[in-house]
Amino acid sequence: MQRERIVNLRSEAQVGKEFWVMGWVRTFRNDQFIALNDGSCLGNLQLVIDRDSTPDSIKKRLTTGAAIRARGMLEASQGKGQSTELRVSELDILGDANPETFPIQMKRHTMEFLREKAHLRFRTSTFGAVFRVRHALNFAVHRFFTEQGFFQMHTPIITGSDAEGAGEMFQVTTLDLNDVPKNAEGHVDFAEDFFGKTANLTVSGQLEAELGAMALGQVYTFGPTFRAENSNTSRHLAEFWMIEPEVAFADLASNMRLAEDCLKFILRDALATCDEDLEFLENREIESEKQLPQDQRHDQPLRARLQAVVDAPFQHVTYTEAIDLLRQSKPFKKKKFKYPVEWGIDLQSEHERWLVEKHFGGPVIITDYPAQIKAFYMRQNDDGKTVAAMDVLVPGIGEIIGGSQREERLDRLQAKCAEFNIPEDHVWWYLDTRRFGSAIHSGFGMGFERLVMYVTGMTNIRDVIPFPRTPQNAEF
RNA sequence: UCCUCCAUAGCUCAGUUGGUUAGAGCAUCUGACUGUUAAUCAGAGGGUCCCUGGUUCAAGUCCAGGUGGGGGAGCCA
Repeated sequence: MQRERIVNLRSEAQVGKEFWVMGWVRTFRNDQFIALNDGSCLGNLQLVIDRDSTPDSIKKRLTTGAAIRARGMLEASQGKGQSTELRVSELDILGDANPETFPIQMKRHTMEFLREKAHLRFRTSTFGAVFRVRHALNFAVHRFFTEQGFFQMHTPIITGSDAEGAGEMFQVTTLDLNDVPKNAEGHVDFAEDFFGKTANLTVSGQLEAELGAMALGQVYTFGPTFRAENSNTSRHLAEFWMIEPEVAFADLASNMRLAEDCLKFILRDALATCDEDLEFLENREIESEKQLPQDQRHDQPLRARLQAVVDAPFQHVTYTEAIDLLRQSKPFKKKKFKYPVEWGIDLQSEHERWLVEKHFGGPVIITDYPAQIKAFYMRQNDDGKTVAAMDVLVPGIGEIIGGSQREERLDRLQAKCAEFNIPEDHVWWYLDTRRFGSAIHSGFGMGFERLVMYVTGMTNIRDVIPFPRTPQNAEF
């Protein structure tokens, strides 16, 4: 008989049939009840063993974390916590978990402790829920873009391009760092390196995605991205996953619609398919917020917040309007902002938070930023001062999406390269798209882990990726 | 990288103006009980008080440096 997953054994319809189940013991109570979890869902299956006929040698090994298999008849539960339970007729220990040394207990652990046990934290309800939701979100992303007629494009992980400009890069080399070849000037001779030139891990697939969009019409990337920034925050990783759609013949307005449709589709999908996990995460959030002062707690529970985002249109505001709003705000007048607010400066976290959490109270798209604080490839607006950029900000996370209409005019783009000190021979292939059949096009980047944080209510990005990579930490 | 807080039992934490044998809950072990829901009850074991140095008659407690971690900021997704 094949094993049945626990997710399929919780409905009364299966009662009266015999099943094999395999999983890991969460608790063993009363010499009789095993709470078994196999990862297929948040909930456990209660196994009922016969107290008298089960030998003590087996009972002693039914410790938290042990892997077991059991055969038995599914029955309607006599107890209150579950609808069904398995009356066990055969039981084997597959793998013991020494209770003296197994670190995961059937109690609340801190996230910090579990982070150091990242290889075992999957065994907890919280991380089981987070990673099931992560998968659902991942799948929803692919479904959204596929249904919209996009093609996924696998952009390179190792890149020879050094002009992406999105952040510090990790260098990739096969040179012996203890004995690097030197050229005549005494510099490292990268002609000797694997690719015959310097190479790095990608910081963005956008430039390559643009090349694809200018032929396939609409493409998206969904892959790992690497930034060697020395960022130590709850919102940054050195290795993270990013979704980057790129659409030909699309202006900024349709780019904004795409971003809004995309987010809403994904949230709607998660609400529909992950309710049990989201309910657990919602209660977890409520519990952990009990230690916070009232004004730092969410005023709505997790699922209601997500539903509200799905139901309401995103607010739009230009950068210039946002600056005006900020200058009229209470914290500005009372000089509560630490950083100045004036046209031309980049919005600081405190400003974004006021806009999104206090003023708009929901997702907001800020558009048309000053050219000098944005990337070289963004399309210059007619006012000559701003570019067709957009950032989608959400409460609690901040920027979850950043995008723009791309500069499609060769002369403007060349001028920008000069301004940003990007040698044209480094981006000749990128400029070629503007030389041959150039067309307006737009795209954006969405940080996948930030999306997972937003949906799960987790407050540290290290807890929504299995093995976080951060400065000074690459364990596991 | 900057600011700030923290480090005591397997886990979560308490530990008084520096003072004699460092505590609790949970977990673990032993026993009892037995339709339990993080079962309950009784008992037991368990400590390099992060590391190095300093002040002092005396340091878990004070000081300096280091390491690790949290929160915030910058950079960004």
